[in-house]
Amino acid sequence: MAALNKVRIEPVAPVQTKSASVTRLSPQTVSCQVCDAMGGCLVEQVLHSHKQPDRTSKSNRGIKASEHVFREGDDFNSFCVVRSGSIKSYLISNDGEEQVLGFYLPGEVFGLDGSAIQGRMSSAITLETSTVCRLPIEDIDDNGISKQLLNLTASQLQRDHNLVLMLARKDADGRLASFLFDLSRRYKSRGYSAEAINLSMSRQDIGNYLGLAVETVSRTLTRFQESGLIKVHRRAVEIHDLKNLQNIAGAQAW
Amino acid sequence: MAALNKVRIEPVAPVQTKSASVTRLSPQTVSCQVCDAMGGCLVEQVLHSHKQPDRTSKSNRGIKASEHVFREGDDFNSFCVVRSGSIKSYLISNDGEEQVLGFYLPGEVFGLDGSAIQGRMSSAITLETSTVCRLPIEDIDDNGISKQLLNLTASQLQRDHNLVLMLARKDADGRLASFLFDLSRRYKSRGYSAEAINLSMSRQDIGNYLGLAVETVSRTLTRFQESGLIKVHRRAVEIHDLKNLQNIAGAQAW
DNA sequence: CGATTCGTTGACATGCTTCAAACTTCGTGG
DNA sequence: CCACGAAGTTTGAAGCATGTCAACGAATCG
Repeated sequence: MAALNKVRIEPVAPVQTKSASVTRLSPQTVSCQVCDAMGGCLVEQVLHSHKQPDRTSKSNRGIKASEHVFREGDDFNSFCVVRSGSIKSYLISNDGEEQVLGFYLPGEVFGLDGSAIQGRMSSAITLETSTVCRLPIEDIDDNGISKQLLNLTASQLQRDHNLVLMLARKDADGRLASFLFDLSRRYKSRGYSAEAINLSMSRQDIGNYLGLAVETVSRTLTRFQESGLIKVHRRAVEIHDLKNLQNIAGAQAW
Repeated sequence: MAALNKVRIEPVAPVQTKSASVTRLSPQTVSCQVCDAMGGCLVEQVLHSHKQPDRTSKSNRGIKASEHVFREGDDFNSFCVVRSGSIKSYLISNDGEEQVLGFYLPGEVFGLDGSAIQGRMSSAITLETSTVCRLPIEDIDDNGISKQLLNLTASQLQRDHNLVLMLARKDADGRLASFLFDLSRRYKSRGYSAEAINLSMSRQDIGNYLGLAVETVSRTLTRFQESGLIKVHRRAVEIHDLKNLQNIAGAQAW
């Protein structure tokens, strides 16, 4: 609970590199105030009303890059919050193919899909060195936080619906623009730069997530750069025309 | 609560038309035992422990075809269970386009996506004359049914993930086969025929749901018929080679 | 320093969309 | 009950966006 207290009190504000080059955003740490868990982080909610707060802080230690937070079929015993770094959520279809379901940034909640019987319904792996808070499921129905939980799952459903919208209705340009704009928006809402992004995932992962071939991802980004929309070099992306990017992104679910 | 009791006690077993022609599956009624809500219908759970059971039965009356159960932005005050008929869930993107998110059959739960602040995050409309059970949200955190709720949202997330998998990785054949196979499986699990389906949604809705043009849906179904896989006439579908249909469907999320 | 992974670019093939038109079914009012 | 119009479904032809195959350069790692 020493670690726990540090977590809750942590006054560290997001730091922005103001250099001309692309801002290095990861790995980094956020305070509980900017947590995804709608107004007053769920972590805090649970912690304040729970008797054994040390359980919550358990797996708070750093996780190396490309290590699993959990795997499909694992016991479903906790929700997770990204504290630093970034996470890829994915599943393996019954023909052995991977499908990326989403990426999670600091402050965002993941690992809500699972049941006591089936266990985890997806896997989660770090894209870089990361830290993660785990919230034991058992703590849930002790308290009156069902409504909070409902909000969390609702926002996860909204994420998924937005992905469905993209996959069903947008062309490659729309999907990439949408992807970048969404990342920008999410970083900005956490106090980071909206114009300088460092992608923590590979082109392969992006393509898989957006239902596009890697080559299409690469070509589209190149074309975006040629039109002055963005500047891209490997994982570093500068957004030069956010408004136009949004136009190309087109439809949103919210 | 007269209606309510009828609901709970209802001994009506699914009736199958055994004629050579395609089975007319809708509208029809199910008993609470076959409800989607994991082992012991959520309706019953709520009813047994609630003081004012009449509130739950409120909107139990039949709804005419093409009428809304709720709309995006409406107050998020209840979950819903299909009792008879069928429901289409959809959202309108900010450019005014519709995106179908799913179809719900008797016994299945829908309307889980919403929050107190944003309200409903999708709309639900009947595809035919239907009846629906509503479970007031307020009843939720009174009882210890948070875990049940978690299971419901998890299975909704799994549905969405399966849709994502289809949209991102399957061609038209795979999507249509997957769509038909899934419908067949769901009907069968409720005691209806797995081989004779009466589609309650239009080609337009199917195409929208699967991210395909109506023409592609029509052409693909015709081709399926020519290969002896199915027999299709308007909304009536007979599945002649379920196993092969599953092969074409390919990858599943579970 | 070599090997491997990752990203980019080009040429070609193709599955799906779009556009157009005809037919069928259904609802509505005469 | 029939007539008419609207909506739903099917089919054909053509264009195009994206996938596939292949090769190369760049960065990373042991």
